[in-house]
Amino acid sequence: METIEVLDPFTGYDIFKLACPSRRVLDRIADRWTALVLFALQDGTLRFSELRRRIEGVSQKMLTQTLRGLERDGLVTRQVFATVPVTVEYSLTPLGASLSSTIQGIRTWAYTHIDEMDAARDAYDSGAGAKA
Amino acid sequence: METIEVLDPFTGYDIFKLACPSRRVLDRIADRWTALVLFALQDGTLRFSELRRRIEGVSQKMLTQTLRGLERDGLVTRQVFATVPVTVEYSLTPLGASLSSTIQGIRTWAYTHIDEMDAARDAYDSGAGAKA
DNA sequence: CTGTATCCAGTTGGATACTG
DNA sequence: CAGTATCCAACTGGATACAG
Repeated sequence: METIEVLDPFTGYDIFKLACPSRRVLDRIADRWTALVLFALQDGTLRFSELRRRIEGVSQKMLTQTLRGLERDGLVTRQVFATVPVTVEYSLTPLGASLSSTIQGIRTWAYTHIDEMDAARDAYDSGAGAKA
Repeated sequence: METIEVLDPFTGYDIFKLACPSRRVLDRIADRWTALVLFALQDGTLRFSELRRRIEGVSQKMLTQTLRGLERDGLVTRQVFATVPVTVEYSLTPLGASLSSTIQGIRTWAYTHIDEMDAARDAYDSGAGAKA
């Protein structure tokens, strides 16, 4: 029983190990809302309610939860203004901006390849897949 | 009650709408294993058991399920060889390879920025966060 | 070896109600 | 406005058993 090791030539990490930093980053982005929030803040600061309206489908709970997580990881800053009622503004930190532009590639990929994905899915569903 | 619209200047899509293609792509990648499988297959074809051993932590069920999804979307091909016992090989399609190299950026980002994320997290947890 | 099927615990996430 | 708290349904995903 040999162990497979795939070490990154530069960092020495093995991305496939549980302890690899990539896992933590992947886990952070791998939910329905995080990437969307990062994208939404790319164009600049937004208030809570603006984010909520812009990202179709987020519940208040999930938006709050997502923003807390991003804030915790230093990707987003939260600024409270003592107005009545209170105003809260969110923006990307430099770190958040760099991650955001990194995953921006996915967005571009989606636009250019979604037709192929859809076609493949249709073919699969009416062929090798469900033979119903 | 005005609606916020953020149309992509080139595609005319609004990424923040539920129907936007990006959502579907995001949803496909946004689980614990998909990205890892795509990465694992970047270096070439692998058998089921090789994938399983390489990706630390996947259960058989999840690996199968993830591979089926990838196959369905035309990102991975599955080849069965009638050996005894049976051999199954998985490889990336051109489409899968292009997505894989797109999200490769996340992996690189993780290696270069994980320290900042960890530091921010520690600071948050011992400060503004849990005041315990 | 490469699955499929089933059971079940744990997590996710929406709806709702309430607060400063 | 920007949350927090609670309840609960639905989904995720691991463990186990079995099959071609």
